[in-house]
Amino acid sequence: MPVLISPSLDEARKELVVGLEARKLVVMVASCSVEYSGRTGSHLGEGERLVIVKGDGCILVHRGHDYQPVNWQPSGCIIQAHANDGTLVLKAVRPSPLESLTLVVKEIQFLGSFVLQDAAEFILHASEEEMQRAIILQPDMIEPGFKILDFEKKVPPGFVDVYGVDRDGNIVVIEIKKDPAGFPVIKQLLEYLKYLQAPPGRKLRPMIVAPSIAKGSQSTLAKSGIEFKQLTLQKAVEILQKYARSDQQALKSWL
Amino acid sequence: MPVLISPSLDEARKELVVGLEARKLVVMVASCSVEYSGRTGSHLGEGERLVIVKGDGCILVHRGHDYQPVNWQPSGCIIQAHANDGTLVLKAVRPSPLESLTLVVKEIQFLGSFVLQDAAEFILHASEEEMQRAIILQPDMIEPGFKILDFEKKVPPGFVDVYGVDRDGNIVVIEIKKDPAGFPVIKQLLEYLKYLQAPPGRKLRPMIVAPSIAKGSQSTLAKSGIEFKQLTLQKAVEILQKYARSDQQALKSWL
DNA sequence: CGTGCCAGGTGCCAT
DNA sequence: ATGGCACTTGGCACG
Repeated sequence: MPVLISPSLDEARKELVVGLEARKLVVMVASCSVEYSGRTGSHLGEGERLVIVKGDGCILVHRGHDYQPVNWQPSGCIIQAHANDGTLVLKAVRPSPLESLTLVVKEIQFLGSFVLQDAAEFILHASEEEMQRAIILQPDMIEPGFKILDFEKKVPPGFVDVYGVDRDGNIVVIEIKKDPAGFPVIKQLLEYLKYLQAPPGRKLRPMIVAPSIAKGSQSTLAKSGIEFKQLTLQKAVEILQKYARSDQQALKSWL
Repeated sequence: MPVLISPSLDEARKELVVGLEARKLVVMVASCSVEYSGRTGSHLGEGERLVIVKGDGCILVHRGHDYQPVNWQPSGCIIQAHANDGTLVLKAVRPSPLESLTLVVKEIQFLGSFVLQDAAEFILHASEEEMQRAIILQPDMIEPGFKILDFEKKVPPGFVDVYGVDRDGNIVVIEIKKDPAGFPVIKQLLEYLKYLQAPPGRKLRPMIVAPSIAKGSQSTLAKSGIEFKQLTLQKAVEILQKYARSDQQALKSWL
């Protein structure tokens, strides 16, 4: 866990190269300027920033504020460091799309390289997928007698989240949103409907399943003939937990 | 620029509190577990991570790989650090939407706090806006005789990027894309057309201005009656530079 | 405030 | 590679 305080540029370069070689995490606080060129381009004059280079070849340049990095390059880049005219030049090239990020480092306050022991699994609760799984596990939470025919059903403009039939044989077309459903969802669902039809004598019942409807879309929804069924993430998670044991089996039966 | 190597949790807590107080950038490499709860929720077991706390009240938890943080909280959070049962507990609460991120820190490899001197301006070249400005500054780059009537012209479904007239008095409706233009752009433009009409005896000329057309949309475009004019960001930037001096005046004349 | 829209969005998975 | 889409998307502009 080498840590350098106010190293010379050459000391820093050596440690950086060694760290990159070993695929370690390198953290640096340094005065630098940054150029980006690729899908678009950007320029950032000299100033002190936090620079992070990870073992998988991604790089982040953070300023003293803001959640987002001011410049970056995602994983899979080729990263080089070389001395040039009294500066340390860091280059991160992304092959596709071809993009390049260049840092010209003038002075380094701090440079450390770390190996992070981290085998833990990251679990994210609740998402659209979890809501979908809750519906699949317990279809009658939509309404009594509802049966599922398919999910992620392909139609030309995209995929129908859940596709099923009500107790009277009408086709129910469900679009799920984890956030309050707005105008775009209505459009999306209506688009899908163009490519679907109910059996003779039966209806198509488009339905949005979401925690709520966006305020401004209330009336549009009413006019559109689309039904709304409330489902919060909270409730979806409860259903999943209830079915936790049979969960995998129920999903498998669909594969 | 205090830097602590393998500090005790209490030493770290003190430095952290002082750093937060002074709105400094605090960087920490530590073994911790992370819980998030808010719009959804997540759990991450114990492991070594890079933790960044910025002066504006945002926090990032990075693992040894990936461009994205595994957990985070955007700017504007209330961040607290307190000792608890032999651990250091870091809490970041976001007021709206109400969300909370909790780190339980067991051991710290490194903690440093920094003041970043950084007054530079960040300049991002190119975006749809820059392409639009290039067209406004030099309309005949679209074609000789082209004149601009309006931009960001409101129509019910959204805004027309550039609205103008050709040398024959036909109305040109331009939709700009900085990326290869695909299916959605065509649909969007056709949608706008419904709410526009040309003067008697003149035509409506829908036109997409973009660096290229997405592969699969080539034929759809041909059938749609929409014209395509190539404009790369590169060229847009060149035009802007050429007109750099008169830039502001030209734009003002439209306001 | 909520709602809509853009982003160097990123990431995941499909054909 | 390209397309379609979710994301704790974040961010900004606007009613």
